[in-house]
Amino acid sequence: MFIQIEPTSDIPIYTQLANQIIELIARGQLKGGDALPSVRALASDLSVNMHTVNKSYHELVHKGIIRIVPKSGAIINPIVQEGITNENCHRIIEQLKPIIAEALVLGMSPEEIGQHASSILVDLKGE
Amino acid sequence: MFIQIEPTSDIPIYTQLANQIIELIARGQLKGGDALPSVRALASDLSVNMHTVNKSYHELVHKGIIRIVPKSGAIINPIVQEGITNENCHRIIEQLKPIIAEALVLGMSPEEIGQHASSILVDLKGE
DNA sequence: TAACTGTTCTATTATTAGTATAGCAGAACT
DNA sequence: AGTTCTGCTATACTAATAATAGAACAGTTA
Repeated sequence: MFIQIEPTSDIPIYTQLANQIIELIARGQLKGGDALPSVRALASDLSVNMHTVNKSYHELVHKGIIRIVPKSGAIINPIVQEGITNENCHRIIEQLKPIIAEALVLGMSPEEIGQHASSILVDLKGE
Repeated sequence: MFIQIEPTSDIPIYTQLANQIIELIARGQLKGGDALPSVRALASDLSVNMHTVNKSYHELVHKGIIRIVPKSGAIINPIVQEGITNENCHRIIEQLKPIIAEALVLGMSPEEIGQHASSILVDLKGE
């Protein structure tokens, strides 16, 4: 688990953690069916409170990325082959829109935006 | 100023406001050199506190999108032709990465991601 | 049985979000 | 000149969130 938390960041710790777990899954370094470390183990590993890790896990549950089996552990859901839910798709677009608008206003061209998005995809999936 | 605030949203009001102003600029409905309404006028218009609007404006200043002339008003900076700053570019990418990773994990294909990004660009710029 | 698991409860501290009121000094307009 | 409007500042308050902390419960697993 190659996770690094920056306590001084303006991004909450539980968000940093959730994002990095999502990245690891996108990269294929964590796969569907894999178990995440226990909240206590990961909290100790990251020198962070148990409740903070717990909050990250539940955010991932809320996004539909993992499932938690009480008294047992957290398990990564397989990446759905049926494609993305309409609801999730809409949520992604709503998150994307303000960032793209900001990029345009700051002088980034549409071509550059597409190019950077591709770079990120290559970085994550190797495509 | 076609701005609509949802007080019950989990997104802070000052963020909603800043994002919508950015969108208006990206759409060309607000142009460089245009003056934004005074903090009091907009606050009254939106039934929101003056300080909340003030915070939005200062966030836009921090992003380099508007400039505030004390005792006078807030003016939109012209969209820079020289292209985006390296610093701003890096910030945009860091915001983009976790969203794209989440989209992948939720089953959105790279092609779909590019397609949706294009749709947003068309919606904003008409390209 | 014993260690480990997620869950729940209570509590505290610090920060942020939002509202509210008031006053200041410069700019703009009449 | 004087009034109004402007952004700015200061203070105060409520509510919510972020993060930590310790403890206990009950089911799982070795």
